[in-house]
Amino acid sequence: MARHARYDRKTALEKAVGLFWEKGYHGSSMKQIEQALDMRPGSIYATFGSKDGLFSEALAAYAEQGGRELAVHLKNFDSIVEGLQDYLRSIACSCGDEHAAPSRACMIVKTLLESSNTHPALAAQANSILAAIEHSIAELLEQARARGELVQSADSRRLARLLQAQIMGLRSMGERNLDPEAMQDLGDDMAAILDRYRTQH
Amino acid sequence: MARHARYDRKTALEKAVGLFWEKGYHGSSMKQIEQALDMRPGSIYATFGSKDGLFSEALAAYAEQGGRELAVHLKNFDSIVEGLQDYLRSIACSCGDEHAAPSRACMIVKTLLESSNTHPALAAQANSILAAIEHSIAELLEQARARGELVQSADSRRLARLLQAQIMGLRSMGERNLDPEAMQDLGDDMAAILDRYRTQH
DNA sequence: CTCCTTTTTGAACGATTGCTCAATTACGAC
DNA sequence: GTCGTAATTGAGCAATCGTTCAAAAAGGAG
Repeated sequence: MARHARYDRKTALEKAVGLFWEKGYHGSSMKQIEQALDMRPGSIYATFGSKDGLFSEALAAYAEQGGRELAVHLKNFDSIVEGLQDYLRSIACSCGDEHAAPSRACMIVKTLLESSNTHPALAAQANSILAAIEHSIAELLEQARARGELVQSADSRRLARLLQAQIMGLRSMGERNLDPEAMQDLGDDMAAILDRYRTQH
Repeated sequence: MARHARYDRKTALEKAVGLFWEKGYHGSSMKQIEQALDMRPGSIYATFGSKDGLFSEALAAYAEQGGRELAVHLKNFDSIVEGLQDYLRSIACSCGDEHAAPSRACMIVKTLLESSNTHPALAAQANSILAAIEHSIAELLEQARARGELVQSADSRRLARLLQAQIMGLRSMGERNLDPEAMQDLGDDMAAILDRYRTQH
């Protein structure tokens, strides 16, 4: 063995997530990345291979963290549906804080829209992440239906897509900097959409 | 008078809309713009001032065209609410065609997400366009409420934001390349959300 | 035709892009 | 201490970025 690695891969990735989430792929230059990670180009390329590679890992890390956040929210509720409704409301609420997160919008959606016609590899990755999220939401809803929270006629996969579209719309609206009150109303209205599919009104 | 202008400003703008809508601001280089407009840099700068200026005009042109499309849809329906519902379904349907438009997603939302933390001027323009759209939807809904299409308790401005978020989510989902059938279901489900606020049954 | 005006052209600018690699530095083994 | 290995550095690469401007081209007026 010889010299220690000065940089922790995980914390470097977190900083990369912060920058890329805020400014996007094309909006983040290597010079800004060097500054954000406090690493020189050689170290960055030795560790992550390329800007593309770094972004790809950052996107994956972001998605994993997002999944954990949803899971935490659900643990606080006996009812799955109520957990999902609270999740929507909490997104709406967090969009009130100005600079709480690097961006109010979802990094995955930002990446999808930015790269869909310019960077096929990134678009494919964003797409597969969104498909995975859709699938896990569908599983949650199917579980909720089995528990009797949802009406039997509810199509869990179809409802999952509706729910995912709500999240996309909600978080994109967050970038508009509306009144916190308006955002909260929006979160409530989206949560209310789920009531349509519940057994007890 | 002397030499004629070889380029028509309006058709040049249409071509610019096509490129920028597809690839975004950072994703469209001046070289690509020159090719798309069939203009040399000098002419472009003489006509539009800068890449920023061209993008700004293209975004405004896109928004205007989008407004006209909504107006056309509404003309086909006696009921405002049914017109809006059909508008949602038609968006979902047009996301089925692969290369009908430069992009399935909305150029205004793409611009907002891309520029919110990198290009304040563009973000402000996208924001004001979205505010204007929200306002005109709210006026439509208020009109619908006055006509008795919507329940008296409906808050038209709040409902307008819910509707706008639906459109954002729907068109962003379009970039995912789902089955046309899934997109159509999504459009139907979003249209059904409006039923909650209608008077009859 | 000859002027005069206006538009178009494209070579070329300085700045920035993502990226490389030889030199330097820092640590563990001995 | 000396040596060997691995990580870090940063000057600098070729390419591309958005942009400029003097020169060329194209029409109308006389």
